[in-house]
Amino acid sequence: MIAKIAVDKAAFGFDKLFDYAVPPYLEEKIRIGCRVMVPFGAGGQKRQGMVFGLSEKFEGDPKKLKSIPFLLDEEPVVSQELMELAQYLAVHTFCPLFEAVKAMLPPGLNFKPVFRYFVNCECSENEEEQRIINWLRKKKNGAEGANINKAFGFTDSAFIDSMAERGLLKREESTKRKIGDETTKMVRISDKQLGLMEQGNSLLKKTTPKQAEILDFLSEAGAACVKEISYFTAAGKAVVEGLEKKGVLEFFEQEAFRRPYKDGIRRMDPEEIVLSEEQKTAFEGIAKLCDSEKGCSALLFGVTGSGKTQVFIKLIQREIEKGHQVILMVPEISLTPQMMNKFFAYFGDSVAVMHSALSAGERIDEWKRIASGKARIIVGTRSAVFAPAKELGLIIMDEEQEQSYKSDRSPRFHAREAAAFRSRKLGIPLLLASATPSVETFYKAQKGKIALFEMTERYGGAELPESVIVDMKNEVLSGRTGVLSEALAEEIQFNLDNNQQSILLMNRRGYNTVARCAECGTVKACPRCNIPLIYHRANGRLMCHYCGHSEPATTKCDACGSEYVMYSGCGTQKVEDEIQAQFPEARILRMDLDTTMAKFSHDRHFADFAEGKYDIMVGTQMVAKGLDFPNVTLVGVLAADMTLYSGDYRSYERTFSLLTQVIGRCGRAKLSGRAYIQTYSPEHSVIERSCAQDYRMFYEDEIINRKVMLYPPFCSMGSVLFSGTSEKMTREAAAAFSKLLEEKVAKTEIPIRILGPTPSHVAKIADKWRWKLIIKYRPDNAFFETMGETLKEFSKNKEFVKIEVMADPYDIN
DNA sequence: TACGCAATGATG
DNA sequence: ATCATTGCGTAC
Repeated sequence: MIAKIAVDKAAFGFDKLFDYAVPPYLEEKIRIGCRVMVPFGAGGQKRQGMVFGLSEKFEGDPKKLKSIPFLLDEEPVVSQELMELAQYLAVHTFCPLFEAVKAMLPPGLNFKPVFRYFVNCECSENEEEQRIINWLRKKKNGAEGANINKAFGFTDSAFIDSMAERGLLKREESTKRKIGDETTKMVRISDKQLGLMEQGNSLLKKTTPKQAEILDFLSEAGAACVKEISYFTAAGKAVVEGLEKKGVLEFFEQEAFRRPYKDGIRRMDPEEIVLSEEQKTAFEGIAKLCDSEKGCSALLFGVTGSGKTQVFIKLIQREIEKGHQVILMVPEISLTPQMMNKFFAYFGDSVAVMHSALSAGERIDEWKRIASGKARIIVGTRSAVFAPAKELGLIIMDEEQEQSYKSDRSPRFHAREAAAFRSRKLGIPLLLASATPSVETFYKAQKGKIALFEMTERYGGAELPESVIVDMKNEVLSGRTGVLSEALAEEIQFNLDNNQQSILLMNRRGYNTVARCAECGTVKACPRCNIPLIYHRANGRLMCHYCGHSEPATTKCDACGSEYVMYSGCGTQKVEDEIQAQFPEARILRMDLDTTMAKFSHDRHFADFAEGKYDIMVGTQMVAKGLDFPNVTLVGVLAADMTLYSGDYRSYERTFSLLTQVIGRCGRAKLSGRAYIQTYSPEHSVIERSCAQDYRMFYEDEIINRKVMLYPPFCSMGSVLFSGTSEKMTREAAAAFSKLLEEKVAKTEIPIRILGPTPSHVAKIADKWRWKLIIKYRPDNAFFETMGETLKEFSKNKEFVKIEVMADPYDIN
C-alpha cells in the first residue's frame, strides 16, 4: 500500500504529494486526513505529513521509496471536505499543501496539558511525600510536574498525582503556549531579583543601559508583554530573553481570553425576538435558501443599526433546530464584545469561539467541541472558516468588506473565497452582511449572481444622524490651526454641558506625524525603511511604523545640522492633548493600538465608556466598529481625507465604509445624533456620499470608475513581491519574472496584464528592497496553473536564489 | 593530500 | 528548508 503525503516545510518550488510505503501493521489504521511522521530528504529527518491519498501502485524508482514509521492520528483530523479546501487553497494562493492544512488545525494539536503542582496540605506521614511538600513550599508559583519528577527521580507523574488525589497537593493545568505567541507572553521581574533590588543589589554584575531601561520600566509597570517592552525601552527581544536566562526576568502566560460570559449572564430565548417587517422578509428569504440545499451566496445589505444581528440569531436558531451547525465570522472579536455577549446569552454553551487571543489549550478545546458536534455555533475571526464542523448548515460573514478577512500570511487566503468554496461543496448558503458591502459583492448582487436582501430602516425607528461637512480650508483661512474646527468644538462643548458623549475619529496613531527640519526641509526617516518616523509621546521617541526601529526625538537635523527640527502633523495622542487643553474638565479616553496593545483591554475601555466614565472617546478606526453606545450623540471625523489618497484602488471604498460606520455610531437610541466631518476636500464625492449615508450613490460612482480603469470586479488583481538586499538584483528579478510569465501566457490565451516592476509601497523594509509586479487577471484554472508553474520554474533559477518571491492573488501591496 | 567553504542539487 | 555532494582554492 502506498500513501500520498503532503510534507511539512516543503518550499512551494518542490512541493507535491510524495509517495510512501505503508507498513502492513498500519494498513488497517491509516486513513486520508490523518497526520504521519515521515523521514524526508537526504538526512531522513522526521517531518510531519498529511495523508492525502491511498493507492496500491507505485510508479517510480522503488529504491527511493521510504516507509511511514509513525502514524500521528488514530482518527482523521481533517475531513474530506476540508482536505479538498486545502488543495484548493494551495493552488489558488500559491502555497505548499501542508501549509494549507496547517491553517485548518489548532496550533499544537499534539499539545499535552502541562500541570503545575502547589502545596495544599502542609504535612504527610510519608517521608518522601513530606520532602516533596517541603521542597514545593519554597516555590511561590508551584512547580511543573516534570520538574518535580526530575528533582525526585520519578519517571512519571503517578506519585505526585496520587498525592494530588489525596489532597496533599493541588494540581492545575497550565497551558504551555508555543513561542511566537508574543502578544500574550508576559514578562515580569523575578522574585529573586526584586528582593535583591530592594536591598540595592542585583543579579547582574554589570547592567547595560538597555537592561537598566527595561528594569526601570518593569518596576513601574509590574508586568508587560515583550512587544510593549520594545515599545517603551527600545530594547529588542534578545535583551529581554538574555535577562530571562540570567534569572532577572521571568516569562509567564497571561490569559488573554476569558469567558466572563459563561456565568452571570442572563439567558435569553431567541423565540422572544420580534422581527420588524423588513427583518422578517430578509429572514424568510434567507431561510428559503437554507432549505434549497444549493450552494449559493446572498448579501444582507442593511444600514447601520438595522438589526442584522437579530436576523442572524433567528437564522442560527432555525439551523440548530434542523440539527445543523453555523459559522459566524466577525472581523475582529475583541471589537465585538457586545455581540459576543448576545450570542452567549442566546445560545450559552453551544457557542464555540475561535480567534487568536485564545490560549493553545483553549483553542484545542474549542476545536474538539466543534468537531464532536457539542458546539453548534462557531463565532470567530477568519480562521473560523476552517471550523471542523461536520453538520454545517449556514456560514455567515458579518462586515464582509473588512480587510481582516484576507490573510496576510501564507496561506494568503481570503475567508470569503474559502467560505464560498465550502458553501458550494456542501450545498449550504454563504450569507454576506454589511452596511457598506465591498464593490465586488454588491456588483454580484446587482447582476443577480447572488441574492440580495435589503434593510433600509434603523431598528426601533432611530433616525440616522444629521451630517455636516466642515471645510477645513476655511478654518485655516480664518486663522484656526488646531485639530478642531469651530463648529465641532461648539458641538463638543454642547455635549459636555448636556452630559452626552462624543466620539472623535483620528485615523492615525502617534503624536505628531513627522519631524521636519525648518531650515532644509528634511523629514526624519527610518534609516532602514526610508519612510518618515512618527513621534510617540509616551516614550519620547521617533518610531518607524513598519520595522519598529526607534530613536530618541531631537531637534537636531541629521542632514544640515541645524537645531530647528519641528514636530508637525497630527495623530491621536496630539488630538487628545489638544482637546484636553481646550476642554480641561472633559474626561477623555484614547483608543488606539498603543493604549490597547498590551492588555487586550478594548473590552474594559469600551465598558467604561459605556458606563459613562468618559465624556469623549478619541481613537483610530477601532472606535468606528460595531459598538452600541446609547448616550453618544456626536461623532467627529477629524481628518476625513487621511485614507482617501492612499494610492490603492480600494481607498475610496475603505473611506466610505469607515465614515459610514463611524457616523452610524451615534443616535442609535432615543437621542438623535450629529456627525461632523472635517475635510480639505468637501466637494469630493466620496465625502458627500458618506455624509449622506448613501451607499447606492457611492456604488454608482465607484463602479464606473472601476470599469473605466479596469479594476475589480472587472478583473482580479494580485501582486508578486520580490525582496532582497540588493536593489538592482531585486528589480532585475521582478523584470525577469515578468518576462517569463509573459512568455508562458503568450503560448496560451490567458487574459492577463502585468504592471511594473514598480517599487513596493514601502520600497524598503528592514534593509530589504521591495519591488513588485501587479497583475490583473481572470481567476480561472488556466491562470492559477500557469502562475503556479511560473513560480516553480522561477524558483529554480540560480541567478535569483537570494531574492524572495511572494505571490499574493488578492493583495496589491 | 587534507581541509574548508560555497555552489549545486534533490527531496518518494 | 535541509542535508549531502561536488568542486575549487588554500594550507600543510
